Amino acid sequence: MRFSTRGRYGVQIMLDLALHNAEGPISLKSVAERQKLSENYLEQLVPELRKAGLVKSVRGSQGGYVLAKQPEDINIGDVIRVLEGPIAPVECTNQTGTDCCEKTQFCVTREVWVKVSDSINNVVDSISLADLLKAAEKEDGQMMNIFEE
Amino acid sequence: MRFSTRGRYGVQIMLDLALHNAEGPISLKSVAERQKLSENYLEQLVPELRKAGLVKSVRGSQGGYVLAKQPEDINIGDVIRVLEGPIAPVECTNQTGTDCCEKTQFCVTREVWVKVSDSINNVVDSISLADLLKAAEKEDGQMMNIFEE
DNA sequence: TGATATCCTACTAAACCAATCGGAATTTGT
DNA sequence: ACAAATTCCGATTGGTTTAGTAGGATATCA
Repeated sequence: MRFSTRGRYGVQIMLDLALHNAEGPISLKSVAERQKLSENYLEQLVPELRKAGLVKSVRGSQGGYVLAKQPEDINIGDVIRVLEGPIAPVECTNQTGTDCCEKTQFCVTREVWVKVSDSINNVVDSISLADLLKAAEKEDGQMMNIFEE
Repeated sequence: MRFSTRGRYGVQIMLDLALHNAEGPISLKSVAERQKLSENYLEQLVPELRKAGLVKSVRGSQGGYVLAKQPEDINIGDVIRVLEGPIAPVECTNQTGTDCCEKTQFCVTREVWVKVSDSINNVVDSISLADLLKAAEKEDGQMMNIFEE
């Protein structure tokens, strides 16, 4: 049971943008360098975040991307769903009622996948970009301590 | 974010075995027919459930599979993990501490995946085969009512 | 002995993933 | 006006995974 790299990279990108939010448009090149990801590949991902209204783009030289909302108003769930598609552990999870299958037993097991899917959504929707920012700052502090010892 | 068919079929198989638990060994052929799945494909999955101690096999004519434990002692999480591998939404989720990545930001995002993974495991480990049995009986009852109306 | 099973391994077509590539359009700075 | 930087867009590709097929060896029952 895996997310693809898309969701993971997406969260990394958004956090990177959040960390440099004050510096104006951030180029994908710099994100790719810091995060050690392929710029070309990110180029494929970020437009989807833009179309979803999570980032804004500035074209041309000195252009780049900025968050479209405040970090506390962006949750990780949106980022993941944009890039990974709906969180449906099996195909019929988010279909309605009986139109997904004829087998009684399957529809019983369907309850399992619905619960799993609800639980994942709850977790990722309860984490905002601001939460990650806080964690990142804290972690930096700990790093410092380690290095200073 | 998807499970493969392996986990889904696995739960279907186990529930099917549970529903026919009193009838002695159940052949994969009959499971495949009832669940409308490929017998050959199931033949690939069920031995893994056997090696994991979830079912027992009886070889030869009139042979088949039976649950290795009582339905209330088998949880869905075990079934899924056997067939799908560990529930780790991204690669480093279940690695320890710092040996997975050098990037601070990535390790911050790692917390997200750990929480997701914990949450999924909690859900699937809280559902036993006996729970699904109960749900299946109830659903059958409802079906009956619908048909009798 | 024959039918019915599990068991085991190899193979395959299709889909998906992660990444690469090439080039068009847009904007900034000189 | 021009060059550099950058987003934008679509096509292509190599590799892996998925879902299923196929064939035969082994075991058991009637």
